[in-house]
Amino acid sequence: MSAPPPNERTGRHGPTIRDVARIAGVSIGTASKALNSNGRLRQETRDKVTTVAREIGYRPNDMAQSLHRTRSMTVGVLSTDSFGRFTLPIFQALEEQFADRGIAIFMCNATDDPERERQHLDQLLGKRIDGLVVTARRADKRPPVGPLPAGLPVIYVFSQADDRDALCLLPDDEGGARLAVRHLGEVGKRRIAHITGPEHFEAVQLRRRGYLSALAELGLAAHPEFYLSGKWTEAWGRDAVAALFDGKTDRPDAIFCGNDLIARGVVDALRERGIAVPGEVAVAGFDNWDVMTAAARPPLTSVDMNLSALGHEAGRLLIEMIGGETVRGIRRLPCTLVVRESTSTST
Amino acid sequence: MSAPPPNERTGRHGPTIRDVARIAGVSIGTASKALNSNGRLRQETRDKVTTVAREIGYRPNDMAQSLHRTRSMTVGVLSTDSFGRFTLPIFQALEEQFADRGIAIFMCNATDDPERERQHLDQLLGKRIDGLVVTARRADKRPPVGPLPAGLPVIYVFSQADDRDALCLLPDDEGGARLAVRHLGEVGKRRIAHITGPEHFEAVQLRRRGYLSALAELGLAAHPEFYLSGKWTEAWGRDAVAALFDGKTDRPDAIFCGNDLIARGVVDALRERGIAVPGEVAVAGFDNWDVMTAAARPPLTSVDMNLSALGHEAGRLLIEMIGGETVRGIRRLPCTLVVRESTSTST
DNA sequence: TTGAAAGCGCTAACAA
DNA sequence: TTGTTAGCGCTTTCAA
Repeated sequence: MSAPPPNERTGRHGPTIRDVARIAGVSIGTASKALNSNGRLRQETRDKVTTVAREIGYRPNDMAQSLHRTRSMTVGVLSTDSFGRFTLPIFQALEEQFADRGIAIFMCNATDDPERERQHLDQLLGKRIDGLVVTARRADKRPPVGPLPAGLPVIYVFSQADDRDALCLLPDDEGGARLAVRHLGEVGKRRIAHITGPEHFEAVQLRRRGYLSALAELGLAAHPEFYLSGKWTEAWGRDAVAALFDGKTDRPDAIFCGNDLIARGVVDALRERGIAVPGEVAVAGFDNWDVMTAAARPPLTSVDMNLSALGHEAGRLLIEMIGGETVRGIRRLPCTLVVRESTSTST
Repeated sequence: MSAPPPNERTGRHGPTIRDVARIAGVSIGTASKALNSNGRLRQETRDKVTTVAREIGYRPNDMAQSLHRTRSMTVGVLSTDSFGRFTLPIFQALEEQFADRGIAIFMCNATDDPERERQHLDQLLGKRIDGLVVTARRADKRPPVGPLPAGLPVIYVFSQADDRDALCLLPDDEGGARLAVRHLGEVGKRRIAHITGPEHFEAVQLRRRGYLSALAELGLAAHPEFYLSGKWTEAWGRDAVAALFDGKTDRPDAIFCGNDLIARGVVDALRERGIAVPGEVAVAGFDNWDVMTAAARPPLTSVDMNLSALGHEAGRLLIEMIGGETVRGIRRLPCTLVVRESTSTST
């Protein structure tokens, strides 16, 4: 039975390196070297210290460490418009990137409340974050966050700051739309309609532009009556089909939809009219939202914004900036087309 | 033109209280008192200090502060099964609770990877979090996280730890199911079926129990052939309707579904058979997932698990525990029924 | 090879 | 009313 270690008073934050040193019978400096595999130490001493550390459950206090380093090894993620379907995969990928480098994430949410945003920012700055990620659900331009200390790396993901020096990462909506429409052309469709969401969304405008440019590429005419802007809902998809088909002779043979909800409404409405998808009319969506693409009959071809990749890239860039690089401007990452039965029976 | 302040070397983490003191021409102690509205100080001095602090953009370093306090004013949220539809509202509410008290959240994600979980935990403990929230997508029992320093408050939300001393917060699935079935009885239905998900989910078992007990309450018989367990998908909902209705004379007049996806499949299948909802068959879902309840035709009556409330309560409890209270055991929070047209034409 | 001590930025106790 | 100082837990010279 060994005597209990003398005076084992541990610090308020758990055992400290001082405790380790005392119990191991070495100086604090020695303990530090041993624990950080630094300096020259006898192997024996090293072992003794690490053993003691393990035994008493010592874990270095990051806050104390950060006081020395110029890094806190934390970043903030500030969502200005809650968390949703879109920000989630982005966050997931971000998290992975940072976790791999031992960087912890402070997560904040300021749902369209500038006051709350200010509070969160204050808190984050108090924590001495090394970088900041700003996310939003919509790609609308927003005023830059701030004021921020000069030199703090900031990246806007799935969101745009009204500041030309800001770094913004966005999906290439236009390119994505082009992919989908091109594909519709390639499966032989010539009369391609576009049913989409509210025009005040930048994404709607960009996707429309992609739609038009792809039509041009394909040498197809853009019928103005084949472009319908409405809501982001299934109901709108159904209504639009009614407008496009009921009592019309001039019908489209393909529909590119602004999102998957609309696309689902569209295939439902077509099925109810006995119009074969994709035989008579092919349908493509946008977002590649599994719940929708899978449940639709037939499963939906859809444009994937590769939000994971977006998140990864955001993490990578922020880490670069923290390392001292200067990055700025708007970057758009490519989308991918995922082909399913709604455009191609050969699946 | 005033002379530049002498030797304005600021610390590596930005201006320090020492800078403030020097520029304001007072001692550090005085500056501290002024900035924290502590002790007795001349109003003049107080003002001078705060002015300087504002001017040079001084912001106290939380990490340095935490070294003194016994609290770090941070908590960790560890999601053991990614983030999804269910954990999101919970997190949102948690965030609100903590933000109000100036507590920052470290967000981690260890998707079913024990190794990663261990890493994250290590990191969080290094950051000296004051408390820990563990979330999961499924309510399956999981081994308790750990090892953790004694006395660290932990709460499992939407997840259960295999440890009787753990505090777990869950929705009352059984009660929720009872609400729905009772309601179906109240609108005059007598032959109530239950189409639900895989039986290995505890939620499936609990909801079934609620279904059965409500039937008993209503004095209705439980037809074994009216209980169908399958997948959590729309397709299963449709298939189950086929099984229940096609070529059968012994049909139900109401269906309580294990989730909204199934319910949506059910109403779609019924509509395709020309069976009126809710006239001939009423349908209720579970989850109250807006995307589904709204898009279904007719809109779905559904059980809401009140995940926001769950998150709020989790935050409240964890804060209590941080304050020294001891809370343990499994707590189930009530669900709410949201009535829509799939069960009641009177909406 | 090890120990002592200064200092990261801050607070709080004690002196002046 | 203000200044001085001893830590919080850690790393990093510099001495021994």
